[in-house]
Amino acid sequence: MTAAGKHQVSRAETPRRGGRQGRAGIRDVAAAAGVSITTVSDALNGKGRLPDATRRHVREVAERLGYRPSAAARTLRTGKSGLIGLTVTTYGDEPFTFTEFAYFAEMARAATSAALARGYALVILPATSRHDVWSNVALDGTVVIDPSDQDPVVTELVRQGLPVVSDGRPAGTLPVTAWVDNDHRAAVLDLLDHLAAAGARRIGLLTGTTTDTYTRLSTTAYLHWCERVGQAPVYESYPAHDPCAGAVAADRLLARPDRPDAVYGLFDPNGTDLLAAARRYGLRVPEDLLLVCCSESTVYATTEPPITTLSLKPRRIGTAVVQLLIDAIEGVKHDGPVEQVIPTELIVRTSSQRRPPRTTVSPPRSPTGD
Amino acid sequence: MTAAGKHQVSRAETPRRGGRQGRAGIRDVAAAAGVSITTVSDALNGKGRLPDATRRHVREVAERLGYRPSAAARTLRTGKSGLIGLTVTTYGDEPFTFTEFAYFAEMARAATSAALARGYALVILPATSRHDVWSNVALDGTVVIDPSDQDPVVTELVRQGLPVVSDGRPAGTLPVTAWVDNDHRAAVLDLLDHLAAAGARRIGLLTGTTTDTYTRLSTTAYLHWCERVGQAPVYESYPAHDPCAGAVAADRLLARPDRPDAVYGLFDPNGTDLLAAARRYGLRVPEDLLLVCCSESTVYATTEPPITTLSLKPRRIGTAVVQLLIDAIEGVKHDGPVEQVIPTELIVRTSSQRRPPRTTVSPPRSPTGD
DNA sequence: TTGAAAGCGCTAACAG
DNA sequence: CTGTTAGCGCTTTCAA
Repeated sequence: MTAAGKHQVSRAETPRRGGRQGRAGIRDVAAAAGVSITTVSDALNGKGRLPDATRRHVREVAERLGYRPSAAARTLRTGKSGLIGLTVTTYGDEPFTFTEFAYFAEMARAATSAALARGYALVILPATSRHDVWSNVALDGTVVIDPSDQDPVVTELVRQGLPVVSDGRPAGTLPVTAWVDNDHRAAVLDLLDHLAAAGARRIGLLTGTTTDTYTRLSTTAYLHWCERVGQAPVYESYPAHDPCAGAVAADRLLARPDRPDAVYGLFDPNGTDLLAAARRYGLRVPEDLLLVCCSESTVYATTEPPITTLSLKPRRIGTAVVQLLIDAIEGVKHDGPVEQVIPTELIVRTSSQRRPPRTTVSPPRSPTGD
Repeated sequence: MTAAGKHQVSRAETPRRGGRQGRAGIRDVAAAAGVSITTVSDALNGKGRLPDATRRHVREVAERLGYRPSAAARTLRTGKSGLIGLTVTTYGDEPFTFTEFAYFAEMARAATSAALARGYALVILPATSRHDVWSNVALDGTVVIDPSDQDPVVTELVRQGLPVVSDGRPAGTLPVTAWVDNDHRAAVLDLLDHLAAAGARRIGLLTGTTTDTYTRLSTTAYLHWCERVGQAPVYESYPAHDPCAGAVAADRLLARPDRPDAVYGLFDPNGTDLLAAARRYGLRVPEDLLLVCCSESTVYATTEPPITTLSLKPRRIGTAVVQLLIDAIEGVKHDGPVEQVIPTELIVRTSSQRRPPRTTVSPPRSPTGD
């Protein structure tokens, strides 16, 4: 073969062997640019020590041919897919409880942003491991929201050697790579103190029947607090995945003979549920009943009255979880522990203040001043 | 080589060449089971005409070794990844507006379920095509929510020969494979008729400044309706991605000298925004002001008063979009058109009825009866 | 009925 | 500085 004809072989209009018509491959680019496929790869990936001219030329040709590298081939070769799994523990029949609470949506959004910013994409996966889908997608790692104790998905993933970071302190000895969580205990204690300071004498709790960490820690904190201040616990539980059940439970709580004069609701919809229940019983908020619920929803800023909420800062959690996971994937070593505690925020509004901050009546005004 | 030693070569404890320790490959299974890799592949994928005994044996060995087929290799070989992209047109800086409205979350959830049920997973992707991530993931097709006219992402995907199904009728000549949408025009006309029947004399509109199809069609329908009944249009627009702006616009609308006696808000938070604004102006709902907004949020069932909402049925849309897309991916032919119109639902509550359905005061009761 | 061999399209050693 | 070569792990003809 003559030197001149070095890569002329497949140049010209040779239309590729099997030639899936349409998409150009790396060899087409190489041929069209008159270089080897290595040079194309290097030029496009910013590797090697090519002269700028070559690099530019190759990029131009690739662009002109509409060349798109095959993600599958790259993944197979490099062992990295750039894909991160996202799983949410399911409560009902649905594969996940995305919408039930604004929390998940917010968290997922932040996680997606953070992943995208570092060149990764999120794949939404079901919480059940038997699903074929899990083995059909090449994952670099996984984010697990609220893993249950002995979670089979986590166990399997770890066995495969994949990094797993959980949102929510893993129960038991679940071997996650890292986790991010709030200090639920502290948050609840603070909040109860806040209610007590606002004049509450008997604080009730609206909680869940599920055994996830969040529910468990929050409820335990409540019981401890009651014990500490010598109040008899007053609470109602319901299956948190069922939105109707929340309203019923709220009603039950306010129907009790030992009716609380303040209530904390663990779940997002509890605010409106409790408000509606209070209305049915002719209870004024905050005069007769103080209200706080854990929620990320902005509607509570404009309810009548606005309701104090505890924010778990899902955005910060989503971001942190993804950073930790990608660090693990890319082998970044962490000095500190692989646990990260995100502070919560109590957003105090009218519903938990016996005396509203301002007693002066403001005229109709633009509400931007919040 | 003796017949007996046929595949003994790599059996024994030969630990694989490069041997990424831990994960077993198809050859390991073949060696351990004393068969060829072809047989393993066939046995595991239910192909070929193997005797049941062989099949069972191979599966057993694979299970014992904890064998997981490489998704990347399979994708490279078959050209199918089982991955579907999901993109949401962005309004602000965030990669997408997931949370802003319950609509997106609901739709995404339904889409995820539907995809999972057919063996596919959803990958969340940014709306901007320049993002590297797009070319880093092997997609079988993409769902695009609310594509803008001439959407570059869609154009590029179609050029690559990938099926694209959009939620929202594509504007202009966007060459999507199929689309699903509501009949926004009919929905708005119906809803305005409903308000007029409830006694509204001057209906106002809270709309957006964006030019997406939903906003445009709804606003146009409103203007047409006004023309038809001879009412002067009364509306305020604001950038829908900014939650604060909504409250301000609601306030502006009710502050007008030609104040409407009924309002339809195009976006999810408008209900609470308008309710708060009405309160500031001392307007009673529904006595002085009838209210309807387009929302999927359940909070409107328990606001004071409950607010009538227009549901776009995001679940049905999400499901339909995914079915259509997977059909296209798998080459299922459709007799009918590739357009699908999902009916909307007007959920009538107190806020749009001059006379509440029941004037009898119910005693405190379980709210399940809804 | 089962196995050998040929790649899918790419990247990473290693030559030249 | 650039090209040749050897696979990544699997599925799929095709031959035995």
